[in-house]
Amino acid sequence: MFPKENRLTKIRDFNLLFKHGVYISGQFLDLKLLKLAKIPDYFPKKEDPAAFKNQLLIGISVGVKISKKAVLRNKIKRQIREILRLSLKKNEIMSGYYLLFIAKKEAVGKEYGEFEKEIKNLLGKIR
RNA sequence: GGUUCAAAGCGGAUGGUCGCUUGGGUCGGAAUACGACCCGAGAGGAAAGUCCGAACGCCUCUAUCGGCAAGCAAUUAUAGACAGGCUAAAAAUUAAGAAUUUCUUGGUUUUUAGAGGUCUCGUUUGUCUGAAAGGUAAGGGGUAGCGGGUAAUACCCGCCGUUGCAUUGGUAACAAUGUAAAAGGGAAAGUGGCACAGAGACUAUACUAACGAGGAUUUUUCCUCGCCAAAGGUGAAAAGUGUAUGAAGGUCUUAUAUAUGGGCUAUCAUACUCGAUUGGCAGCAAUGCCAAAACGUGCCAAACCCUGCCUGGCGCAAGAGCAAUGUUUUCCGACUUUUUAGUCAGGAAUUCAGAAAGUUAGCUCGCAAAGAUCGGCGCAGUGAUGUGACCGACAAGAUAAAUGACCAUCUCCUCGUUUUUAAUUUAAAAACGGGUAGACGAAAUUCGGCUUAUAGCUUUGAGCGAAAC
RNA sequence: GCCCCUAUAGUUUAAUGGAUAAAAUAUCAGGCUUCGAACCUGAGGAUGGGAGUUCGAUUCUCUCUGGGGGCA
Repeated sequence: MFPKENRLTKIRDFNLLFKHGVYISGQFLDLKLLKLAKIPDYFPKKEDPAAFKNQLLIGISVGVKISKKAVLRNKIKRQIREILRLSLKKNEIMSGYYLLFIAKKEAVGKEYGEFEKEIKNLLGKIR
């Protein structure tokens, strides 16, 4: 589990991401991403623009359609979270982004190593 | 020893690195902000399904109950009871004055009497709390043998009856024993249904066939009347509990001069059987046993319904509080800009401020301690369960939602190879190597149940089975 | 999380507890046409799974599974 300040939780942020974000497709994971520096006009007025621009929020979405079983869905989420936590620790992800990882149906039963490769691949495509 | 079924129990352990949620402490800090460090806690037997029952919370009702107020009435009441106070009388005691074995005035106490008051019985209206003062009437919903346990109409235990299966007995109807199952009031209150087939499916009796008489006809056959309700086939179910024996009657029939014999049977009698009724006995009761006589009623209520009993509604996204943010619409105001325009006024758009309404999101509490709690032991009970000045255990609390990721070791399980033993297959043991906790499934206010899913292991019971030694 | 509704041919809808479960459309085959469409004729195809009540269940009851909806 990565720290609380890096979690994407607010509906406001999700709406921003879905309205203005970009979509990157992978083998069994999709990535929705939003570079905050590109949309300064839509920042909430209460927030400090400079601080807002430099945050890094990450969310994970595993829907019911992936699997009916809560156990499997939770396991996928935990694996992704652990990989992202280690990456954050090593400062491998640039700040100033909203990221949302969305699991596809093929993600059921994948190993830890495969998730690691897929996420590295997706993060590499950002630029 | 194997296998199947049922019931009960278990549902990996220890450690390392890096993290998350949460409680406490220390330090820094103005600080209950925040940060650092230390110590502790952190998914299940079903946490699941949401099928029942509760706790808890909010809402709603008033014809029942409670409080308060007002009115009316009071014919067990022209009554009874009563704390303190008031008035009068008497007695005792005390003080003052007059007088001297006494008198007057006042106080206190006790007793008696009286006036007045309160209560004892209702009723109407208003109002308030109130669902632990109430759940009655109607309506709606639920439930259903008896007894017990439980906070509980959930659920559990025991028993009774019913049904299925097996065995035994009996000519048979049926009975006894064992075992299993279940949502088990009422069909002897009413309504309704019982397809197809069949004469007929509940005030049935038509049809075919048989017999007798008459008529038509060469015969075959047909028609009418009588006799008769026995036989037939249909169907899940067939006419009234069924079985056996006997009597006399009816009908048909064989032989025969008749008597008589035989088949079927409405009816009657006797014995047994089933159900219901009444009486007696046993049992807490459901119910069982015995007896009697004037009893004989198809099935379906998981069809409508009737009877008894229970029941206000909604649910933690309940609900309480905080803050007034984002956004939409409308209204009003301001001024800058743009546009319309020759100019002014006016209109439209944009921006800012305010108000109202709607919508969406947020934070805190509810919500994490200990009680209808769980286990052991003793006692009571067939059991569910109850009980104890007995012993012990119990601090998860997230919210795009924590309890994790990656490893190491050990057992459990499993695959392969080799060796040894008994040896045809094969079985057991040991060693080595590989896979490695591998099934079902993760808290979301909290409990009690039910249902469903479940690799593997352990225990108990029942059945099957006769392979190997 | 809590509370509800629902399940019939590939799809959309019927069927009072009663015989072989009805219709439209879609699919397939044949006809018509030079070929296709339209049209005509015909065929196949279903009560979500499992129990129970009943002589008999799409229908009544229970349970599991799937689908859908509401609640701040």
